Parts: sequence; structure tokens; C-alpha cells
Amino acid sequence: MKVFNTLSRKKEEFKPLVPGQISMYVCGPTVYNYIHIGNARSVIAFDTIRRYFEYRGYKVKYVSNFTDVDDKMINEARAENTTVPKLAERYINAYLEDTEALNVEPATLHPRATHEIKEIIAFVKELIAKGYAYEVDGDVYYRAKKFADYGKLSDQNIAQLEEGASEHINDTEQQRKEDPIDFALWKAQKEPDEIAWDSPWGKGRPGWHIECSVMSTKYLGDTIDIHGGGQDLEFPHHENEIAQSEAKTGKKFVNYWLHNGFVTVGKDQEKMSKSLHNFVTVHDIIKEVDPQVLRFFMASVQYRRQINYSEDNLKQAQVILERFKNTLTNINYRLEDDTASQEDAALKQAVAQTKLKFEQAMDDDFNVQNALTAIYELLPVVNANTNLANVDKTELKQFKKLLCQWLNIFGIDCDKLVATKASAEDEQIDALVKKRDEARKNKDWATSDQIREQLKKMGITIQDTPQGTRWTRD
RNA sequence: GGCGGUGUAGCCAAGUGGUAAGGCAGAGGUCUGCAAAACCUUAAUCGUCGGUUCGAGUCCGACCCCCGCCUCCA
Repeated sequence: MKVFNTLSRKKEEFKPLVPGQISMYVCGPTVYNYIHIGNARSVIAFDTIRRYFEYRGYKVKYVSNFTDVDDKMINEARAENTTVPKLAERYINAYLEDTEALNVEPATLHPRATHEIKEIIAFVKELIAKGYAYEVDGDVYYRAKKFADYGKLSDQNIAQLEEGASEHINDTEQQRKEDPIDFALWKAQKEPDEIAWDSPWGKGRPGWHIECSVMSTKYLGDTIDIHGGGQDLEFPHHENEIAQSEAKTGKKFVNYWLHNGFVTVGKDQEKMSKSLHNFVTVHDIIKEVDPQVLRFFMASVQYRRQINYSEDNLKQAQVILERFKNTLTNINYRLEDDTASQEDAALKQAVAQTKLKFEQAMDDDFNVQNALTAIYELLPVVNANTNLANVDKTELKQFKKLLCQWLNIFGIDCDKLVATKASAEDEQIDALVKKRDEARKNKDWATSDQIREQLKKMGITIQDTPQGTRWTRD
């Protein structure tokens, strides 16, 4: 199995530290607002990857943090006249609700920065002791140049970075640093009402990058298999994490760095972001769009590729899900009817071949497009079988099981996709269908069509097949 | 300016040297009392120019467009 490692900019053979087990850390959100579609993309991308590993039989320990203190949190709490912990609580809950709606598996652990203050302070102290960090008036900065490999992840060169950073020289913070590219590990409290913790450098709070180094090493170990996040985190966030962690432990921090592509919007395909005011929150959109459709739409694009968010593209995802639904529904009917099963060697072979193709594609850096294409090509073969007088019930059952396993990787639950029929209305519907069948026997098309219309209005679609009349909910 | 990504039919999208997968939409057809679902048939020379090669979307060079990162950001 191969994954694209940002560190080498190449696809590499994936080998976990411990056979059969995977340690995975994914940078989570700063919880000062609802997550938008772009945030969801990252969550879904790595959930899909995780699920594929699990499909492949790996045991995955998956850690994803909440950044529950930083400048944005403090500002938003002030603006809303609330406290940082209350703000965090609200949006952590919202995050959990929204991602559940998108059928994202809960992380093995969801640590929070503010719950790790002791460890953060100890980590920073060690960096100071090793000469990688220094204190200035209650702030602590990381001495970037001291770390020989600084810039290796994002291919940045130090001189250029310094040039860029010097443009922000107006910042009072910049003037306190030894070097413009140094970054904060610990920030001194600025206002008396600002949330802060006691530390050897006075009251303050952690910088942004340090929390991930601390939580990743604490919960998963000094070296982990996979660290994920959006492409915009490559620099400086992940670069800084490497510098901090490797300076402290002297070991390689992460074996495989995986970065997901952005969600873009509009004709110009601009990145969805809060500063551009072009974002849609998950909280809002799932009131209008079936969360399954949103989930499938985002999971069906390979994680490194850009996703263009549009109604048309969402619609396409919906149409595909409907095809799956129809096929599964038809299979369910044929498995239940009383026709004899007849072996279909071609079908059996096609299913086996598709499994091979699917896994080959996914093994190649999670090439979901090719994996899905393999399934799309199989559908007509399966559908053709379900139309026969005698279907291959054994093989259809096997296909159904496989398809549901595959869809599960994309976060689609077969049971939800094909809603079960049990409902208070069922008897009434069955009675109407029966009445219509009698009308059809008498060639009373007017009555028959009128009942079909009536059912349509109830959200029921009728299908007349050689095996009898079926109905499904829309 | 530095770093990275991208440009394939109306849309989504595979493809890493041998005469362009697949899906959606569209068109036509089969089945059906009519429908629904399904099935069958059907479209592009691959941003531009030049080079290497028997042969290039696929390698090399130049250029153009778009997007992102380089400051908070998934």
C-alpha cells in the first residue's frame, strides 16, 4: 500500500511502526465557530483514510485535538461577552454533532490544549534547557535557525522566510524576537481579564503549534505513523511541530505526513475560508442537504485533490447514491421473492474482479475515483442479473455485503441508505397497492393511475415488475 | 519574488511512452397498458509552442491560465 508523503513529495510504501497497528494524529479545529465545509473536508478525508485502514484490518489509534485557547478564541469570547471555556464547550459540542451527522467515526481520543497545560509547560522548559527556546518578558520563542532541518517539510529556505517575516516588522512581537522567523511557544497574558495559567515565565498561555507536539507525543509516542491536516497547515504549523518535537526527543516525529486539498467555491474556485466570507457551515447546510449526500460528495474525491463545492456537483453525488440505493433495493426484493436461485458465473467473476480493482485503487494513495469507477462498472452487471427470471441469490448476497463494506469506507451506511419499510403507514400503503393491482388486472388504467398518483403524493414510488408490484419511499 | 498544485468532452474524472477508462447530463432504442427502475447504443486528440522518440496527454524545454502557501486558516 502506498501513500503520498509530503516530506518526500513522493508516494512511499506504507509500513507502520507496529505491524497491524497505526498511530494517526489529525489537527482538529479551533473551536470559536461552527465548522465550515472546508473544515469538514479535512475531517472527512482522514476519516475515510482511517476507515480504509480499518477495512484492511489495521487497528487505528486516532487522535484529533481541539484548540480551545488562542487569540481568536479570546477575541470571540470578548465579542460575545462570554468566557473562553464556555465558548469552547459550545463549539466542541457543535463539532461533535456536525461530524456525527456526517457519519465521522469519533476519534479514539479528542484531547484539548487547556487540559494539557502542565505537559506543555514541561515541554517548553525542556526546549529552553536544550537551547532551542528563550524567554523575553514572559513570552517564550523557538529559535528556528537552531533547528538544522527547519523548512524541510514545506521546502522553504530560511533566508527567504526571514525576508518575508521582516515585512511584519511593525508587530511589537517581531521586535522582541531574536530572529523574525522565531515563533511563540508561550504567550504572556496581555490583559488582566485574559485567560491565563501560571508558568515559570509568569501568567500566560500556550502558543498554537506547541499543543500538537505535546499531545501527539503524549498520546501516540515520540514517533508516529501518520500526521494529517489541511495543506494550509504545512507551513508554518507542521513545520514548527517538527522543529519542536524533534528538538525535544531527538527522534523522527512523523513517518508519513498527509495533507488534504481545499474546498473551493464559485466561478473562480477560490479557497473557502472565513476571511473571504465565502464559507458555508456544516451546521447550516445539513438543514437543506442530506448529510449523507454531503458526506459522499466529499469522500468521493481523493483527499489530495481540490473539491469544487457547487450545487451541481452535490447533485451528481446524490444521483450516484440513488443508483446504489436502487440496486440495493432491487437486490433485496429479489433475495426475498420465491424464485429459484441460478448460478451466474459471469457475475461471480465480475464481483471478484471488482474487489481486486477496488483494493488496488485504494492501496494507491487512496485513489477513490478509480475505486468507485470499479464499482460503477460492476453495477450494470449486477442490475442485469436482478432483472432475470432467476437470479443468482448467493452471489447477489455476497455483492450486497461487499458493497455495503465499500460504502461504509465512504461513510455511507447501507441501512440508512435503504430505509427499512416499517412505518405506521405501511398497512395503508399495502392496501392501496393491492387495490391498484386489482384495477390493473381489470385493465382499469384510470383507477390504477389515480392510485399511483395518490401514492406519489405520499412519497411512495411504484414499480411494476414481472415478480409483482414493489414500492419504495423517495 | 520563493515553494507547491492544477489545466483531458457541457459537467465530474481516470490515465506516468504504444493509436484517450468510467460516471453524470444530453440523444436514440429495449422492457412497460402508461410509468418507475433497469438494460443497450452514442461524444473529446488531452492549455500553447518547440524538442526527444518508430511512437507522447504521458518524457525534456519555454510560455500562458487558474488556485494555494510564504501572516491566522482544514
